[in-house]
Parts: sequence; C-alpha cells; structure tokens
Amino acid sequence: MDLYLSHFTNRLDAKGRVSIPAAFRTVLARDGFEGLYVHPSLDMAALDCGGNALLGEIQGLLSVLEPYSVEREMFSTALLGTSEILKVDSEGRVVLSEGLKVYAGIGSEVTLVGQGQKFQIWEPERFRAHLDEAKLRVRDLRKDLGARRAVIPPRAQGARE
Amino acid sequence: MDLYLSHFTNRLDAKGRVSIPAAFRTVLARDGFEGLYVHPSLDMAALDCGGNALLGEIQGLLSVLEPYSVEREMFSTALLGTSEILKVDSEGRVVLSEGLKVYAGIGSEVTLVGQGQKFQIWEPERFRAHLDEAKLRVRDLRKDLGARRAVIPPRAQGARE
DNA sequence: TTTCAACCCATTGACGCCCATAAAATCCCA
DNA sequence: TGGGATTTTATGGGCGTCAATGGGTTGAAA
Repeated sequence: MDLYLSHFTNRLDAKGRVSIPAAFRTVLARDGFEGLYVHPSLDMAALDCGGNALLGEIQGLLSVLEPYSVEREMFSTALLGTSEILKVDSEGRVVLSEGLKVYAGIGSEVTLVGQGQKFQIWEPERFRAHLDEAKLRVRDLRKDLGARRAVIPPRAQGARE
Repeated sequence: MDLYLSHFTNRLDAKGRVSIPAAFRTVLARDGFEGLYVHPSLDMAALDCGGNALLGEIQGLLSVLEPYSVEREMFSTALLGTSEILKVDSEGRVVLSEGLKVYAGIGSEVTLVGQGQKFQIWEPERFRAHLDEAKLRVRDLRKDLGARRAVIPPRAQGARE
C-alpha cells in the first residue's frame, strides 16, 4: 500500500519524540525519502507531512512561477521557509520543532491522520472538532447528492448495487 | 537534500559573527562554493545568500537581457555590484558587512530562511511580518485557484474529500 | 601602536544513536 | 482452533557527539 490511511494517536515522550505509526513508516520507506518532510498546513492548525511525493507537489507548484517574481518569493517563503526535514530515529520517531508545535497547538499528544499522498499531525482535541465538522459537511453533501440523484436518474442508486 | 529548507534564528556575537545553520552548510558544501555569496534582495529588506546555484540563477536572469542595454546595466549593478562573498570560518560563521546589516535592518539577531536554491537573512521581527503577509497572499492565490476549479465543475470540491 | 581579520580552543545544551521494556499483534503448531 | 511463543510497536532512558556560541591569540594592514 503506498497511501497514508487511517489515523493514530500517539504520545510525546519526555524528549518530545513521537512515533510515526508503523503503517505510515512503510509508506515513507517505499517513497524513498530520507527523513520526514513537514510544513504547517496553509489553512488549518495542522502539519502536513510526507516524503518525495509531498515535496514534489510543492516543487511542482513553485517551478511554474517566474524566478525572482514576487509571487515566487511569497510561495517559497510560505512553503519552503516554514517547512522542515525531521530526522527519523532508528525506532521511527521524530522530534517536532517548537515552532511546529506552537502552530498546531500540540501538547503531550498528537493525532496522525492519513490523507493519501501525505498525512497530517493534529492536536487530538482539535482533530476531533475538525472531524465532526467534516462529518457534518459530508452529511449535508450526501443529502444534496441524494436529492439530485433522485431527481435526475430516478433509479440510479438501485442499479449500482 | 540539496535545497535550503526551514528557518532558524541565530544571534550575532560580540564580534558580529553569525552561525550559518548546519543544514544550510551541508547544502553549501555540496554546491561546491567556497564562501558565501550575498547580495541585498531586490525588493525586500533581506539578504539573498547562496553558492553556485544562486549565482547561476542570477546569470541566467542577466543572460536574458540585451547586452549593453540600460536594463541589463541596472540589473547587473543591483545584483552583482552590490554583492559580496563572505568568508566562512572553521565553525561555519560569517561576518556581515556594515552595509548589509543596515540594508536589512539587522541588530543582534537574524533569521535565516530557506528558499530552495538560496536562503535569505532577515531581521527576525521583519521576517515575522513578511511571513504573515506571504501566507495571506498565498492563501488568496490558492482560493482563486480553488474558486476557478469550483466554477467549472460545480461539485468537484465534494468529490475530493 | 591600534585595529581588524583569520585561526584556534572552550563550554554547554541539544540532538543522534544505541539499548531496554511492556504491551499488542502475529505466527505457529499441537 | 486455541493458546503459547515470537515478533513488532510504542515508549523510556543513557550517553557520546555536534552545533551554536563565547572568547583568546596571532599576524598583517593602517
């Protein structure tokens, strides 16, 4: 499996170390990236983490922009300047920098959430809230889709199963 | 890794020396440049630093411009004429010239910010402000892109999650 | 002399690397 | 198929090394 899936809640030890879940480590290993690439998520109080897949996504975004353009400077400051490459120790743990912890409001525990190409690190309480919100949205959306489906092709739902 | 990433805040000692972060030093070493190439950033109160990679970028920029054109003169004056090559001591420190410090408003501390091919040196307070600004700009730009995407296939956002 | 830069050494706190343990998951075989 | 044995995982802690910082000394230029 080369996707980050599921979520896990782990504790930080006295030295501030967190274990990356074994399932995520195998994905990282397959990705072939040495260490863990981390940057603050642009619009959430979470940290985006990954390997070459994530870094490539970001570099692709930057490569489109004109060198020396203000836009590019902005992007590279916001994306590269705030990101870090954390070392992963022999037990599969990383130490989050103070800045990253502050950004995500992290205390003594974190929730690591698979997102496919990347995974996120959250403060557990905040993640619960975020998840509830997401569920609500999905429910509304489902309702919408259901209504639409019922109107447009009346028997579509049955045909699927 | 051959990119300057992450950011660090270091102090100047009584002799005006600043440590280049170890992570940046390894990139510089790999780049094969002796010393540190520095020039005032064109449109920000910051210093652009790097090695051969940065020099190459600048020369690439200049090569596009008509030889002997006024524009080219301006650029080469601004980029090459104001640049310095600082010596790096055995502990990985450099001394910023008075002019450079004045340009960037540097006092007793600096923030060194990875930008991929180069890194920047900022007065910490100014950098914080600049980063906030950069984040806003990037978020807006992202929103624009998202909006565009959302307009064309109206339900795309839902399909994502 | 005075100044400043190049070089060398010292300190301290953080980090990398290694080994230990308990609990959970997995395996394996009767 | 059930339950003991083995492996893996998350977590804890010790210790040596390195990075960031401070300071002293020499030598050449002013």
